[in-house]
Amino acid sequence: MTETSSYPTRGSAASGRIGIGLELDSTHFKILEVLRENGRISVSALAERVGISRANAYTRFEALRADGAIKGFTAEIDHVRAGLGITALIFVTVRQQMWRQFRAQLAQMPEVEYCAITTGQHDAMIQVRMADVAAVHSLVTERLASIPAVKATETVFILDEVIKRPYILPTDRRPAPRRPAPEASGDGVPLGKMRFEGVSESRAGLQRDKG
Amino acid sequence: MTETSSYPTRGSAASGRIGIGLELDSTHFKILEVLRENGRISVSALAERVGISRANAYTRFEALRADGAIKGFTAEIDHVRAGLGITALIFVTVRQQMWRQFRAQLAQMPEVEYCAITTGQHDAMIQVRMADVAAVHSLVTERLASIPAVKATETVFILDEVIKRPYILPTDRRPAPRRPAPEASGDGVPLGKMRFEGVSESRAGLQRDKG
DNA sequence: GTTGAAATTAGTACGAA
DNA sequence: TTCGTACTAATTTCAAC
Repeated sequence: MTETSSYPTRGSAASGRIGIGLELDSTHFKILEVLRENGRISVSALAERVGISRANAYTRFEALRADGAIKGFTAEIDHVRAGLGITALIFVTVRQQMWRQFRAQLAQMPEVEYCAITTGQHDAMIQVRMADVAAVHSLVTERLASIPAVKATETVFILDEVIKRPYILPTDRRPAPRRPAPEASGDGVPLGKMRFEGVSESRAGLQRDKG
Repeated sequence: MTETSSYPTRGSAASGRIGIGLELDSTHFKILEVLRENGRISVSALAERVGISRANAYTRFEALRADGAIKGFTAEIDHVRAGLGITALIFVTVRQQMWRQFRAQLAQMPEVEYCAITTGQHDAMIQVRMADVAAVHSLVTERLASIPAVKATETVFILDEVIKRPYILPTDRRPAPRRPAPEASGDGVPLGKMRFEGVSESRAGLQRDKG
């Protein structure tokens, strides 16, 4: 298992050229689309579906792997069938200057499927999968709460996973493009100018004044 | 691509027997562990790594697929390299009795990687990947806000993805089991008795009463 | 559930366009 | 770069144990 975890310093453009790596053309994206749906497809069949020669498919396949655009291949496992039927989100407030410890402790917790550092009210969001709600309770109160770096937590349960598309691509286009194109690619909008949070409680008329 | 998306009515036990499906033994879990790390491994190599015969590996492999424990195989794609370097979480408050519409509209949005219905303050959490923050802004204010089912939204950006383990298993055990075993498997704890929110702090008002 | 052999397919290495 | 072919190695399938 070779891990390519060093990202380029900058990633800017939205089409093709990303940082220092490979320049992805439409054929690369086609390959990614196929492999995303069927990660075990043979390169021969892949070549056929994409419409290129086998040799070319092998070359591009290797290039995508070497570049890191494809990080690996995995089986999609049904969590319920595997015995982990309960999913919860835990929003964590982390004590400043204890991030390293927080990360280290998290790494020790295999039931954590996902952890992201976020802006906003909390500092991190953790997603866990467990056998039952009691196990979640136990994890939060006994293991998470005992980490000094954890100042506070807030847990919610996931009742249903409506959409789960592990690896989306910029080439995914929506089924029914009713409007021509919103032309919303202004690229100089600073974060400070955005009014996302608190949009709900003030009902800032943002979502059209029907309140 | 055969899809087995009908779950059994009940999923109870934590080890082995899940609902009506296949009974998973330790060998099945070993297979899942290998395939999770290398989804393109040959069944022969899989058999070798698990320590069973080829024929047995083929049988179990097929059984896991047929049962739905393995839903499919996918390539792990680097979002940054693919041109979707910005990740955001959008917490949505949905108008009651408009869930169907909400789901239908979401299905039309390919940039949505994940959407879950949750308990707690909001009704749903959406994760999106986009090229830049402006695109997120545009999505939230123009497309999400225009859905009548959406009453309010709150957006946060993901600054770093600390952990990303797509498919965890109950057999994952933590690296260093310092303590003997917390013995935390009380199974009759009702949800009402759980005090998750603000659990770790006396001044837990931090995250709630800021309105 | 296991082993071994045949048939098929996958992966590699070339030269040519 | 990409394609097409030939060559080698591996995998899958199928048989008997």
